[in-house]
Amino acid sequence: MSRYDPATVEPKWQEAWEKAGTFLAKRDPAKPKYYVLEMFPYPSGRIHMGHVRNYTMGDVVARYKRSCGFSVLHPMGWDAFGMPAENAAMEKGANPRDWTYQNIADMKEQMKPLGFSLDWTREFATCDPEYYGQQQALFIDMLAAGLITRKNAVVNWDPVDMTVLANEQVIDGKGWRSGAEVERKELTQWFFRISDFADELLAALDGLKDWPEKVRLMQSNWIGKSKGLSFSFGVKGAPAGFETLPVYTTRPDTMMGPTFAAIAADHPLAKALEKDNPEIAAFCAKCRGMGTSEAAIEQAEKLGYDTGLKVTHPADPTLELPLWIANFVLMDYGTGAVIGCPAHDQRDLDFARKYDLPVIDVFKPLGSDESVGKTAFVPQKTEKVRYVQWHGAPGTEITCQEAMDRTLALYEEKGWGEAKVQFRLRDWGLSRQRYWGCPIPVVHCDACGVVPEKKENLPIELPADVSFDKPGNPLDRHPTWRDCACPTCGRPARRETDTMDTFVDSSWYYARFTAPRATTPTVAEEAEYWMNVDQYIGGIEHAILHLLYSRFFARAMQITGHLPKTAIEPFDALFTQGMVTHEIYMTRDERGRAVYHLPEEVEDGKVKATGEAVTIVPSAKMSKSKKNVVDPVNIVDSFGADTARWFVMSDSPPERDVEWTASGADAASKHLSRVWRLAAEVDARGAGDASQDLALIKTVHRTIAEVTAGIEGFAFNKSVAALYGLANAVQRTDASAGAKRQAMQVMAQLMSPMTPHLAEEIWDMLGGKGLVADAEWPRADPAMLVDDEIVLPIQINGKKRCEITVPKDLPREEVEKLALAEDGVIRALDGRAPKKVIVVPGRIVNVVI
RNA sequence: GCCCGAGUGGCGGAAUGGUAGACGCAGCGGAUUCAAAAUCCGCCGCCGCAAGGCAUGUCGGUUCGAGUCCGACCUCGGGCACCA
Repeated sequence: MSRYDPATVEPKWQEAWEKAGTFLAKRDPAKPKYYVLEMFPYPSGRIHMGHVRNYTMGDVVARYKRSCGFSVLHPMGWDAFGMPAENAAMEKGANPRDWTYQNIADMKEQMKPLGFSLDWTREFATCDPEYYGQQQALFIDMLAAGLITRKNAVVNWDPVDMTVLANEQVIDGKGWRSGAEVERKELTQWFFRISDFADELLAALDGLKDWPEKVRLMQSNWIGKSKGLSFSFGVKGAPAGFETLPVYTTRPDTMMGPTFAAIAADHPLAKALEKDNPEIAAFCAKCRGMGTSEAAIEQAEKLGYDTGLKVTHPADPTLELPLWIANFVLMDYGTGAVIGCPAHDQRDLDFARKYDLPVIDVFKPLGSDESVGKTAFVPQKTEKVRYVQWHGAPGTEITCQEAMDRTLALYEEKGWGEAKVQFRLRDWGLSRQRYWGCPIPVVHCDACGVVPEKKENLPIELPADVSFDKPGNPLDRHPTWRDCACPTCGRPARRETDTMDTFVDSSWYYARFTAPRATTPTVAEEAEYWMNVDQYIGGIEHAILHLLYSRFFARAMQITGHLPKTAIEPFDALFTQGMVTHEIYMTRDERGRAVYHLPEEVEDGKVKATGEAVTIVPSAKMSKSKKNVVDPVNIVDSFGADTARWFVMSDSPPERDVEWTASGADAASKHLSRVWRLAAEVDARGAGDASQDLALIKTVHRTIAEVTAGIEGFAFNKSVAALYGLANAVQRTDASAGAKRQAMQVMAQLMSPMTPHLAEEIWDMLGGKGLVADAEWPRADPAMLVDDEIVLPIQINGKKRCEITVPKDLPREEVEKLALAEDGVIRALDGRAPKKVIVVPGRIVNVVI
């Protein structure tokens, strides 16, 4: 072979690993373990560059840790339940099960050639009955442990299709298929009682030292612990049972500034009022025709309806406020009722201005008497302000926090209300009115009520014979599937037809990988050995829901005896990687509509087939609709897996988005060929001058240090840069063949996590023993990392003007003397004495003039 | 709307508060070649003949020194509980 040929080399080494069982995870008490996990994919049918990037990162870590002597678990599976399978069934008549398993087979075939060090023997899909049956067992245990409850919740209801819609299926308040105005509908649903764990999930975030700060912050804000005032308005002329209106506010200091009260359209009082008031009923209906997503509700135009009722202030019953129904009040948070203090809340202010409600300043900035105009005055709670309208003496200058504390104390003392800790986090509704999910293992019996299924009857399998010709849940209209015997009394009963949210599936798969074939959800000794996940890698889009649910589940599994106490935080370290993006190529058709073109259809800014010039839209997340996708299969076919892997590890820091460019892929491929050539010609090139060996060896050690630091610190792009540097050094050196051979062997090892096939090939070529995958990771000799002389930059007033080369330990005074003797410094001083000379040893000299 | 990020040459990016632009791409010049491909060597932020000046989204601040720290803003991206 005279040049590097990935098409023959890559399959050869994949077979060698397979044959040797190199990547099978083995429980080995003699070794420390390392569990690296990438978020498992949804089986859409095609892998994309985002997957390649995600799994290559995990693979780099897995292979590196293996070389460092760890017993590594690096598994892969499929997040296989979900709506796309049902959509495919509706659109193409496919069976969700067949569609999903075919996609899994296709994606696996696309992934295999990438050479990931995965233990495929542990593979499973969440739609395997063996998996979801164990999930049902977990559900039954959690129900028994009081971790699950049943209550009402609102869903998006499509009145034409007679079906529940996901938020993404509601577009501008209309159903995506029917186009009908969506309604909010109340259903009885199952809930995980995650809000019972709110404080615990919040407090434990502090212990997650190896999670990104931003993720911990996002979760903390999501849980949303607040301390505020809980009180009740009196309601004059209210329907029976609504004489008082409970309210929660996080701003007790503004209790003397409200000018209205407002309740949600779903509030029980609103429902009571609409019964005999058609106008209120019409207004509430309008509010409910908006979908359930918080974003939609908060961005909608603020609308209100004055009920005509008055509420009375707890501290002064003579103080009356109008009671409104408003579309921006959320029933899910607090009590579904708010006080409106327009001066100090922008949303309340917008509402007050729109409906001509008064605005009362509660406090003003220090040294200003200006009243609130268009912008609400909302200072930091730690900022001092002057209170003009509150319970204390007018003109008091204190921080908002202090005023809140004092007001709270006053209300508690007088019995007007009480301090209350409130969380934003709600219970996790898990019921879905869909087919393609894990059936909830409960039975409805006329005699016994709602009872859990017996464990020996698990798994409760989904029926295969279902039709999607009608909207709605096929389980509901299946002729026989619902029929069953009551597990308690044995009489005929009906199965629950709701299935579980797919977030349940992904909330414990990490634990299942430790014993994927077990007939219980987990096996103690396996979980003890492998848990926790040492390094979890995935997209930032999962920062809140998936990760929070997984944290809850690990706790629930510990309580129900399925995980050890040590595993209640399942992910020791988390890394969130960026997306892979690409330019978008667009032309317009005769009617001016955008037409998108795949990258391979475009050359030199023109559509290959027609020669038409394309408009280049800046990089965006790869998406099918914009056609800015690069298929990893094509890249592997034309360049090999190592090129794709090398590319996605190069240039961009892993947490940031990376833009795929054709020239970048070319460059990656060229570099790998160059490395191969350097290895092949190691004895033939250069002058063979042994006096140059030390310089090369020093470079080798510096590279070991940099590559290692890069991998450890999730800065693979810096590892790649260091490896380019080593290749340049080997290429240019005139050192002896022996030194170069040694350098190239180290190169093979350092490259092996990223480009494992090429690494095996050159390791073999240079006479390395066994597989490079089994070789011990090289160590940098600290003595080789220091230089005797250093270059010190000299600044004049903070700007670099010249530099001096000095021995590394030269004393400060000597450095200063040398610096002041430099031509550039003398010129700048122009005979004057410097005001100050700052010498930072080993770093810099700054002469201040 | 709310929460969280990110903005540095033509491009991707590097830089414990201490030489801004490592490394790579593109470009330019050269070597090799009958020619090309491939490969190798060199140059490469902007303005300026130069001295020098200007440059890390914008504006302000702290510091001997700011891409880095602080404040305000702009733009783009992620999440908002039934997409996964």
